[in-house]
Amino acid sequence: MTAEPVSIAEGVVPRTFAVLEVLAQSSEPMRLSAVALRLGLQKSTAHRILAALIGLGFAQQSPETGCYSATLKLWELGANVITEHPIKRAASGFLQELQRATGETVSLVIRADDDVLYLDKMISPRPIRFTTRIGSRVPAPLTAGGKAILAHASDASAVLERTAVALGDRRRLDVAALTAELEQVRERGYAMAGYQPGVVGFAAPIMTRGPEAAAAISVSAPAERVDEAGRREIIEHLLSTCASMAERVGRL
Amino acid sequence: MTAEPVSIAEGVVPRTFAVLEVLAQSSEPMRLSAVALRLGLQKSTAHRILAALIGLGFAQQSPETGCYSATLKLWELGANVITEHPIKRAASGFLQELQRATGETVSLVIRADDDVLYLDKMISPRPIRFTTRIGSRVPAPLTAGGKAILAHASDASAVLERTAVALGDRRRLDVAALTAELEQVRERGYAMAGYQPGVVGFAAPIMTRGPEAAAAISVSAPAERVDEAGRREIIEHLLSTCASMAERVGRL
DNA sequence: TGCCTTCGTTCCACCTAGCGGAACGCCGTT
DNA sequence: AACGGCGTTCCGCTAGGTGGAACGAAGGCA
Repeated sequence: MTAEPVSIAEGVVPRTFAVLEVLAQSSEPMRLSAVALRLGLQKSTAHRILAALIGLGFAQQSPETGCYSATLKLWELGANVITEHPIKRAASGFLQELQRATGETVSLVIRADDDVLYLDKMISPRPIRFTTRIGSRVPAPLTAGGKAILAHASDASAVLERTAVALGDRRRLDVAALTAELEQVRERGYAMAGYQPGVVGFAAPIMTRGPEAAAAISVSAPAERVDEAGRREIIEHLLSTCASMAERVGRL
Repeated sequence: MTAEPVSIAEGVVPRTFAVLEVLAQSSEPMRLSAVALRLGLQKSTAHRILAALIGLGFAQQSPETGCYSATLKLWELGANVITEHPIKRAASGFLQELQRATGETVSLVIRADDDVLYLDKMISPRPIRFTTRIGSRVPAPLTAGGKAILAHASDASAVLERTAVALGDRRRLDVAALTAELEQVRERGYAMAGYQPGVVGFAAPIMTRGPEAAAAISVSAPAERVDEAGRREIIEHLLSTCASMAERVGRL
């Protein structure tokens, strides 16, 4: 959790958003000096910004500890923009239906730069291995959903290259193998997750009119819970769901 | 959708957040002049602020129409603060279980000032009448969840008074009747929704240690779908769920 | 076709308001 | 008692926000 001071553009506005971001991402209330240190700000500057955020209702200060934290107002604001999102709106019914049909965890992702962004998720009532948080990002080539989208993206190879250098040595990305895999994905219509041990996952793109994929839906489950028949069943449900939803989105 | 200019505090920061709020709440991309008019800003000021928001990644401008809209970055930020929320975290499993048990729409609300704030919701796969958006606010006395919380709030009467004047003549609030109702709610342990025609709803508070209610869970359904036996079943599930969750939250 | 409105954008001089260093009062620990 | 770190406040300097004006482009109406 210790992080080096991050260089932030000057001016109140960028700094204010940086402070808000730090508060929002912190799992626990932060001290003033921690905020200042984290962003390389003067204590007085951080104090002024925090006071402004409190005045606007985006932050609060604990009376006893004096620590600062983000309020739910930021979430309220953000909830507005997601509810207006056409894909998210259209998907929720399909996701719920797919979750019921398969009994496993289903996710809706869209592409955001070189990442996939988890727009929605309905978790399985049965025990699960991993859970990615809604609103979080993961490099696209690392997920089934990302591969489903990249398989229909014109700049897929550039994404693979950039991601490879971004991940560096921590996790070597086999660009050649992934390029071949994307070709497979494009042919058979779905992608498979492979990098999380003990977890199987399948994803298919939402193909609206146009060659690009607007989003992807994925289904994931613990490996030992799905046999060969289960895999086929999941894939069948997944593909029909994505086809229905693509038709639905295309009609907007 | 037409609204009068809203008075906004001076200074970049409040104005920037006001612009962001306007963009986020707008269902469609906005013109520069619409933003400026809405907030009573000079066009140049609005333009400068919008440019800053674009630079920070919180807004985008459509290349063809020139219209401005909020990006998902705001939602990503907000998603961080909600996932850290202890009640929301603890509730999701219980909500899902309750939704399966009853088959109806379940919601999680907390109190925010004189409103209730919808933290989470799992909608019924069966047809439903109304749907309140996650992240939206409703005056507490108007909802079953709000009444469940107010029944255990020390300033309940003040909330009733303020809400009565806030709603004004549009919907007269019977403060005396509601006060009596809150007494009933406290005794029997759950509240009923009454103001939406054709919808029945039940809510119970999450009582952690301390006399106040931390949150409430509600179950709502179309009136014709639940008979007397169904009501009793829903209430039974609801109360046991809230009791389990209160114990869970209390152990944090 | 041509006038005219309205749009988004850019420019600029004024001066407000953000800036950071320093100092203050307040607890904890040593 | 002396100390270090905390949150907070003060203040002079000036960077940067401000709003009026002007500009070019894109429609709308006659």
